[in-house]
Amino acid sequence: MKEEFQNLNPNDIKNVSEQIADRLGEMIQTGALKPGTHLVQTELAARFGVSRVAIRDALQHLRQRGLAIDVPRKGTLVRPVSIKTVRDLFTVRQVIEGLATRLACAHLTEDDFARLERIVAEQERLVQQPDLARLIEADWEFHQTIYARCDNAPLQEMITLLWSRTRQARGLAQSKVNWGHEWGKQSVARHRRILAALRARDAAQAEQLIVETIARAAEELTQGLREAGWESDETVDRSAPSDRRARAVHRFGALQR
Amino acid sequence: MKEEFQNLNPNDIKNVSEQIADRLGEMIQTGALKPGTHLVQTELAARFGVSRVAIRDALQHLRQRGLAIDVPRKGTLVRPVSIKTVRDLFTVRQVIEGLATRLACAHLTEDDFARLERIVAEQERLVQQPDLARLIEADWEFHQTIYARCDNAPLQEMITLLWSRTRQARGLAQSKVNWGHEWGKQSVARHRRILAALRARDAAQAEQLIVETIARAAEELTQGLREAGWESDETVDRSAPSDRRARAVHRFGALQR
DNA sequence: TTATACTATATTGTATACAAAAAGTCAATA
DNA sequence: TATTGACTTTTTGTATACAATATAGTATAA
Repeated sequence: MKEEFQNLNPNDIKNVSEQIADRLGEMIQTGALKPGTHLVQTELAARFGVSRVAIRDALQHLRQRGLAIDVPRKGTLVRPVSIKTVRDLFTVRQVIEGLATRLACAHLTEDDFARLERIVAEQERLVQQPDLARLIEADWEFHQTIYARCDNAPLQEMITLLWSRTRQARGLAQSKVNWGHEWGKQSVARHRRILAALRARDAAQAEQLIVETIARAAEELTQGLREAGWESDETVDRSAPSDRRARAVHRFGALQR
Repeated sequence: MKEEFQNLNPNDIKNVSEQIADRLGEMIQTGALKPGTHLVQTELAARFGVSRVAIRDALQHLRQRGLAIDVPRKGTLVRPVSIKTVRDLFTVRQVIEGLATRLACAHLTEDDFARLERIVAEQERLVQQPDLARLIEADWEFHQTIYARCDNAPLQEMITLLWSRTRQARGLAQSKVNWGHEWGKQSVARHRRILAALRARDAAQAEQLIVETIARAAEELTQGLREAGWESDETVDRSAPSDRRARAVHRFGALQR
């Protein structure tokens, strides 16, 4: 953990805890905070210069965004990531975002199309001189613009959650290898076709394209993670019992082997 | 709010805050706590005989379960429900649970089938002398037994979240009208057919049946809510600005009209 | 040397106290 | 009568302090 801390703006609309959650969330999504890292309340409180209560709240926000998990009497960890989990995430994204696209298709306005057009144009520039962070952001904007019209709040909430975790995985691949170049190009090309399908109000076609895009993204990303050395079952041992004696046995058993 | 409080077991594995979250969650799901109710920390702390910190944590748990929402400088409210939201929820459930069923179909074991058989048999008894609470619980067990084999943790998490909110809506329909009788009968009959399809390892058929079941449940429930007087847009005014002066203008504007 | 009991330390869980913001109250005034 | 403004109360935000528990280390005995 570096020193991008401090400088919390108390005049912001958000609470201090939400601002901290934003910071930590970004660090998780960029890979600065590795999966499984123990987020120690006292340490974070000292670093941010706030009380533990504020940190506690911030950690809750992170859990709600799917970026951290709670281990009862242990504390809060940066959400572990495995290739298996990433595949599962994308499996869900296919049907969820496919549905959102289908629902949104009829409601998209001319303004939306114009906005989508602008985003795709920017992406086409970005793939030349790849600024992956901005490309990912533009990718989100493209999809988000569509999903915003699905007229289904619970659906949108889930998509937001799924993207949070997807970003975390992307950050991990990016931080170790030169992931994203191929994905960027293919992605933008598909966006053009999606936009065309939406303009034609062809919901089935748009859905089909979205599903394919997500499937391709999954392949690229899992490949990137593998290259980055993320073995398929890299995760945290969650089988360790919470009881003290039981854990001793657990450790003992492991040593016996 | 009644007096089903107190009697918190400190020896439980769970934290006090989780126990409180369970209690409050149940009250929300049975309709004892109405949507939009302001969950005042000091009041709850006094009633449960614990500190506000514990209540704060409990409220966070409720938010994570989708049963409460956070309004920045206002506090925490029992999640508002509208018929529109319920319809949206079920729309998502169709594709999500359809997917889970399809994925699970190949992995179900003989033990699972036996368990499903037992559950359906119990349900067939229950619809005779309708104990709706137990019937709903059995319904969850049936579906849960299937989804447990989908081998996709994120998917299961989402399903759990969707069911929490579904239960809240059911509780509201139940608390005001005699909702559930017709649903129970139809539901059990469909469960038989779903079980048969799963036994035949016919994933497409099983998925199709699940989707239909959810669609029917949505119709029954929204009808129940309507009969209970839940108008289609019953929700909480979230457009009110958080700034004091702005809110005064907001109120003023409303009076002007 | 290894297993066990004990102690010290680190960390989370819980309670209390104060600060800040919002909401309500009510009298003064145009 | 309606509106403003100051006062009071309620409620959340934040900080600090203490208690309970888990972890790690160390000494001791077999």
